[in-house]
Amino acid sequence: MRALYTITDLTREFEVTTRTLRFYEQQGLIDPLRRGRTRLYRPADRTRLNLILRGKRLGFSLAEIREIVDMYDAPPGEHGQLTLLVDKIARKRTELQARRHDIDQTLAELDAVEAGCRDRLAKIPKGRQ
Amino acid sequence: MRALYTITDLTREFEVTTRTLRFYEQQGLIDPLRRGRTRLYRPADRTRLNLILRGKRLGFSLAEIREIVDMYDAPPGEHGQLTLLVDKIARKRTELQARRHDIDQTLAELDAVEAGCRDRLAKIPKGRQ
DNA sequence: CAGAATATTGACTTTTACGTCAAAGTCAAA
DNA sequence: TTTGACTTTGACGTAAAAGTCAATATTCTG
Repeated sequence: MRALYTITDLTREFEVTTRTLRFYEQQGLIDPLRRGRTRLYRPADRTRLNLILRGKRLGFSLAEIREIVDMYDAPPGEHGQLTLLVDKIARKRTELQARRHDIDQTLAELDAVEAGCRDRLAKIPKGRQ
Repeated sequence: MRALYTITDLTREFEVTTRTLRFYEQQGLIDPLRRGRTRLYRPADRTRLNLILRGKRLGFSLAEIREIVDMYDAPPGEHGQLTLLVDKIARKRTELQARRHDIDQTLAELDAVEAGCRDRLAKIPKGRQ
């Protein structure tokens, strides 16, 4: 695990463009170091990027992703804030479970479609195109 | 299960706007009957809409959703086409499994964050705000 | 230290997935 | 039959999430 990454290091590793990284920064999702004006990403920045891209794959908007990654930051010290965070987590969990259910349903349906295909394939005489 | 639905029936049931339904139709995702110019949706159209919205929840683009819902249509009769469809299904399955993995990871992390919160909460003296 | 490669900021453009009118047709009830 | 609710098409607008391009720095490398 290296100490610091340049912007192109990350674009190569995660297959995103520099524009994307700068856009995420502008949106307050990442905040790399600077050496002069040049961005330098720490392992923690890299981890955050990983979270962001995972959120994207799950179809969350950047605003929703911000909600999620903010939860990973140092938890607050105050009782009320902690309770709010726990509630937020509960809601996100429910949402994610619903999406997993969507996935499972889709997978089951694809299984059924595939079974149908295989049935038909089996009925096509061998040697026929 | 009713025979036919009007456009507003579906907007109410699925909480989408008429604009959305007409847009999906324009994109070739649904193709309701017409009585005169008025759209009439069959149960099959309703099912398709269900699939579309599930795809949206999973973060697929309409183009990707078209790919998926097209698989549910009557499977082709020709051997080559059937094989292609089976391959397509395999790819989608892999993709969906990857997303489920993303979800599971996120859920695990949320669990960890919540555990941290509960730890901290337990350490705050009772009666304190 | 010159030249190539890489970075930065800023402005403008694009794509997707609709939202928002506007104008006109349709149908059902009072 | 007119009023009002609903529908249709069409045109234009918009927000999110970048892509693209230009004009400058900066930085590495031989």
